Amino acid sequence: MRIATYNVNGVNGRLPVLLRWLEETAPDIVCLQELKAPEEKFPEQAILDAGYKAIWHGQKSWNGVAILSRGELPREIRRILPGDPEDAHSRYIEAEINGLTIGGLYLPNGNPAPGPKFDYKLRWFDRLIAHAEGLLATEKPVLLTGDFNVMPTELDVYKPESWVDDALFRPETRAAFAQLVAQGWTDAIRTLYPDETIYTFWDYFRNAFARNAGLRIDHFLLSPQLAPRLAAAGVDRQVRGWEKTSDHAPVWIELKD
DNA sequence: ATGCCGTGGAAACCACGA
Repeated sequence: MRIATYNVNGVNGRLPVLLRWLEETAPDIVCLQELKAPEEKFPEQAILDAGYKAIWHGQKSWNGVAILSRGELPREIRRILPGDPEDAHSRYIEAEINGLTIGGLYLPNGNPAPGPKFDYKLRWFDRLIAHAEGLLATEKPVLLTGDFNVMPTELDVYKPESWVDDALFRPETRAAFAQLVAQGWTDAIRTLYPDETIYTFWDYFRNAFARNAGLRIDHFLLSPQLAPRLAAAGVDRQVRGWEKTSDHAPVWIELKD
């Protein structure tokens, strides 16, 4: 079974690219981020025609997350991250599909740092860590995936020294990710490829993709009950080279049945 | 060192992204 995550940077503007990628790679489950569409503007019919049933949490202009499934309709568990009733951003959606619990997330960017946006990022991270602890306590197979907006280590940044003050790479951000993983999660890509340079995002400008000036910020975290089923993982880099593409590439894992 | 590009929404520019 293949599960993918893809920050589309606008689900409607990206629809031709999204549909082509779904057709060519046929993942079983897909988590999308940055829909940039209100609830009623999600292209449900096009997704259905492509063979996927979907749940989504939209928002006007920004954010927005979805879970697509080729089989059964994802059974929605929650559509907000617990811990802050004031938080109106659509950045989290959680569902169960065939006995697997999947949390699809779009962690705040946090720039400029320091500042209120960085404070929001760290608070959101704290809420995620608290919720993730509860997910582990279920002792079920659980997957947390999406755009974490964190480069976990220097290996995940093309030029680490120029990112040390950035919200995606500051010590507080990396420490939060490390704290999350230390609960018992397996970082799928890094576990299968401990020493390789693997990126999931390249800026639109400065010729970043051609220079391979990238970042690894889209991640898969597997609970202990799920980790033994990890068979393969990768990045669909070619999609980043298509016309009218997102600045992120799709990332995927293969699970043994 | 830098939003230089791209998206969406409102308005013919701005917010936001990483």
